[in-house]
Amino acid sequence: MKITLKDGTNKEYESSKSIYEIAVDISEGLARMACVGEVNGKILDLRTVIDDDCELNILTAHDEMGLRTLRHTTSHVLAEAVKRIFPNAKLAIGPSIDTGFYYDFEADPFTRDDLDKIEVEMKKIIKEGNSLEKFTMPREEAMKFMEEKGEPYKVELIRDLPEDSIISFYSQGEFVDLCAGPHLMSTKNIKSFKLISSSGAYWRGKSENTMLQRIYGSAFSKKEELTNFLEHLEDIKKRDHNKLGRDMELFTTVDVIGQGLPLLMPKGAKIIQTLQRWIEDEEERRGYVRTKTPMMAKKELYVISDHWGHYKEGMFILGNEEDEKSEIFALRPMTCPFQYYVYKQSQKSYRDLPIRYGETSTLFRNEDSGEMHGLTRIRQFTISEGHLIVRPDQIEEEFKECVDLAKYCLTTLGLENDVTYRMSKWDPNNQEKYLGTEETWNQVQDMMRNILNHIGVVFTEEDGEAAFYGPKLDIQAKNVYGKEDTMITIQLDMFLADRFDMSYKDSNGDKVRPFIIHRTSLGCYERTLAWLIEKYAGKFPTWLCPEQVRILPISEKYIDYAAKIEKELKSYGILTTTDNRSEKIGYKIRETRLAKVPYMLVVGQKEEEENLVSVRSRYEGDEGQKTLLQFIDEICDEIKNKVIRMEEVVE
RNA sequence: GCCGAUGUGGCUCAAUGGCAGAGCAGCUGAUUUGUAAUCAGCAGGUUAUCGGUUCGAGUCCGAUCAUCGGCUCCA
Repeated sequence: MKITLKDGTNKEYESSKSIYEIAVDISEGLARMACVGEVNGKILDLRTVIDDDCELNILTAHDEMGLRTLRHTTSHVLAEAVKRIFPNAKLAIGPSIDTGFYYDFEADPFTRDDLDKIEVEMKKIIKEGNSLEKFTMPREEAMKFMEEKGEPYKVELIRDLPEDSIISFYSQGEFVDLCAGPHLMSTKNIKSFKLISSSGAYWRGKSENTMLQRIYGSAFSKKEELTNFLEHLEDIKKRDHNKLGRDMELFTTVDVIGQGLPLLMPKGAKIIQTLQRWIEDEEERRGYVRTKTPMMAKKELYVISDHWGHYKEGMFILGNEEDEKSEIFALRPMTCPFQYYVYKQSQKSYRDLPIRYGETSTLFRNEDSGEMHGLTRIRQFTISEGHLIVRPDQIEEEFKECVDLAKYCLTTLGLENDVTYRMSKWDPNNQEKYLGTEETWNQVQDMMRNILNHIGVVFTEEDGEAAFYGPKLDIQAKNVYGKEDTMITIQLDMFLADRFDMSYKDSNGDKVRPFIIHRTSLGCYERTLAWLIEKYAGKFPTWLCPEQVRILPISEKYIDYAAKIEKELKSYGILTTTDNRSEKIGYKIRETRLAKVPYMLVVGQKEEEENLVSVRSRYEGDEGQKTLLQFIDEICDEIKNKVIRMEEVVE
């Protein structure tokens, strides 16, 4: 038979051979590193015997599937160790994930001590070096087999497979697990692993099911890689906005104010103000008009929009619902219907469209208590919200403009390469969650897909992520821990115009329904701030810094001169402070660096005589001496490119 | 909402059930300084909150609140 390898070379063998034997034939080194084989695109155990011509790629832990196999096998070792120490634990599932693997058990919660003990047992199992053997049996027999082993979750998993399935198992010594594979040949090939944490997790990810205990871990082919990974975990904690943002005094929380209600402190508030001014000005340039609508409304408004039907639990409701005479209000969880009534205030013609309403709107959502997190998941937040009322023939152009605005925002913040685009569709298997019919949904989703393809957006599609009134283009970003959040959203809505009886007169004088595009330009300001903190590790671009320049007089003699410079810089709109403490200059510089202030001006006698300042920046270290005017020019350039300052608007 | 961990001054942490402490930050003096920590002194606390056990609770028990790690949810 003829084996074609990845590099195009061929190997000929007289008789059939296992992938492992072929690996040994290629090189001992490769055989040692090999995790799994890819035969004509299929990932298979190294033990698999090949007896026909094929393309073969031998994968090591440096290949994604190889690493996944290594980690998956480690999860089996974890399961065996848990069963040895806690014989009553029931096995659920144990897949590999991007950062390692996990295994779910029905058991008492695991403590860190337990994890340490389990690790010791795992090392023992690895040392024993049992080989992983695959065997199969028919579905009925497999269910009986797992039933006898006392593994109800495994029985349930098998029951869900088709009746004529052949069920595969892997054993390592005494331990057997239901598994499709593939696996390493032996547990001794696991070189380096660590159990990271444990937590609760619902069986099959459904909150109505039993809560199981999940153990997370990771594994690598080399100890060094594991050490690097663990160091990386420590490093990203330093960028975590929830830690760094508090340390930098951007925001804080207070027990007695409540969960999900962070306080933006002066520096954090300044950054958000800068963002808001910039976005509002940019939207105006792009033809938006601003509204300012109430933060609460009567329940009836939300009944019309059907938010009451879908999200009542998530709203802050005022008034006594028990009392029929009482007026019921709710804090607004979104601004859509308010802006619709702005539209409805007068009869519109097709010539009036598109109309683009923008509002910097503060919203209130009563998130479940376990959901709140730093600045990314909170109960009161502010978004750059907007609704475009458009004719059918304007949908594509306006949608395109929304995407363009979103991209402009991301690019200006330096975040354009950190996002992915997701088309969020409805769930055809769960239609009661949505307004409208399958036909309309398919139609509008097709429309969105076409637009996206037409304007060249690279996107993925996902079922069940749509709003109840229409599909969304969600612009997603990952936080330092790899968790994904929606940063910007653009939504097509084909139902709410009808529910609110919105219309315009077309060229024939007929009353017709407009389309609505819901969108944000920067999304939620708090969440964006969190993202920026993590992206820049607190070292924001100068135009966003709440403190752009700090003046450091070398002694108290120069405080007056420092004040003069400060006044001068402030007159250009440069955010400037002066450090008038009597510490040594080295100490002040250290403080300024820790505060992540981008520019510091060290001032003393010499500079005053020659009108020179010593400029240092956190980026390049000592930048040497400049005249004050040179410095002002430079920093104004950096700021001006991004935002229009007030004095320029006046001009 | 569910599972778990945690909660001591602004921050980082200490204190066998037996006097709440240190370093940094802060303030006040002194020092007047040129690139990673000048010296001295002072102040700062109802140990998240409420209740219980005890002669005695930061420590043990219960409840509540908040924070964190996950799960679920996310218009």
